Amino acid sequence: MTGEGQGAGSPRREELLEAAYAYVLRHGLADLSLRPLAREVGSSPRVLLYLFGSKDGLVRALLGRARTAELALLADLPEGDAPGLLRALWEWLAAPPHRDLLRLWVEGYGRALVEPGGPWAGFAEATVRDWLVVLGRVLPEAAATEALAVLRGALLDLLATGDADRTGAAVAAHAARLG
Amino acid sequence: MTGEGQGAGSPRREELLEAAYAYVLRHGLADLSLRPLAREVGSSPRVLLYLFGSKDGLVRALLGRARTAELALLADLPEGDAPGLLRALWEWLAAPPHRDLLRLWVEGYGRALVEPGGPWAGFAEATVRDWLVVLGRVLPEAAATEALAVLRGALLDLLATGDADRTGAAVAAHAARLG
DNA sequence: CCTCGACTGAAACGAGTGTTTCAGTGCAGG
DNA sequence: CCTGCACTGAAACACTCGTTTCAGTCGAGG
Repeated sequence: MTGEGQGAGSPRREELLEAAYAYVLRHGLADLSLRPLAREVGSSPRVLLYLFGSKDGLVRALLGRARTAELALLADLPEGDAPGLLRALWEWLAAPPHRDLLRLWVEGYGRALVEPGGPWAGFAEATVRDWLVVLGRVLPEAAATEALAVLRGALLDLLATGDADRTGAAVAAHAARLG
Repeated sequence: MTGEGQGAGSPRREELLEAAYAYVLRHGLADLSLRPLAREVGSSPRVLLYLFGSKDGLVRALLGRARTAELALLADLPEGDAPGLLRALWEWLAAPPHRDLLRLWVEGYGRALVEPGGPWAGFAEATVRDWLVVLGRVLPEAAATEALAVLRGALLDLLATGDADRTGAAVAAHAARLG
């Protein structure tokens, strides 16, 4: 009863959520508006509100959708030692098809920090925790925090500059030092 | 003539910019609106538009103001070796009075990535470059990129979790390894 | 057949948006 | 005194926003 609308698990809802997710990957969440979104996914503001309860409900659902994409990555990771894990994670982060998702991720992270209330609440903490759990399986806490910082920081650098060589080298250097 | 309004360097403009900057530090840039801002800084939308040309002009000016705060830090840094520099930078980043500025920074960074056009344009690249220049003075490029990543990543972690001990330890470990 | 519930279209509501128009202040230099 | 200039207040303009109201359509179950 947190206000997520009527059709809790309806097929039409899933369908529209997927279409809206694709839309948001391209356009960002910041100035998301119901009318243009509805037009592009072949629906109407009326229906989106009916299925998701409110715009905030929609945003929460979209953020949840983004998080499942992230959790899916973390779930089927190759078993191995710490350097291998780090390299695998970076390979995924640096892959061009994931740019949209990662940009969206940074946007949500930033908004969640600035506006602790609202639909973003908890998003930043949640991803930090998710990643620390994974890294914590092969590294002690301090090293896991540092490795996460390297990955996140290099990602920010990569998204801003596009310099895959320089950022990739930095992550590789850190990974090598863990061997 | 990039559309930054009439009173290019007028005293009233500087005054209002400073007040607006303080407002934005508290409220974020995302849903900045002229009328509430004007009310709080003792002015009117009419005047803000007159002095800054447009809302985008205002936002550009505010982002510029934030960047000067950052450049001021980078300018008067203690001379020394790489570990000392890293520790000094982290000390500044982790200081509670700077939280607001850093949250604003993350917000601007995220928006700049998602919306390459608009007033944010170039903000993300600019800060990466500023910091890399400073770190590049005491470290080779790969190590500078890695050190920047550690600082940025640890900052994101700190802003989300508030765990100064864990994030501080991670930065300290990296700094020690540079000695 | 009839009803029920899921779903949808059209239109309106009230509030808020950036921006413009017009009409002024008040103070400087000539 | 007068002209120009920096600046400002009030009000309007032309939207867009999330949301609501009302009136349906449609297929499945009794």
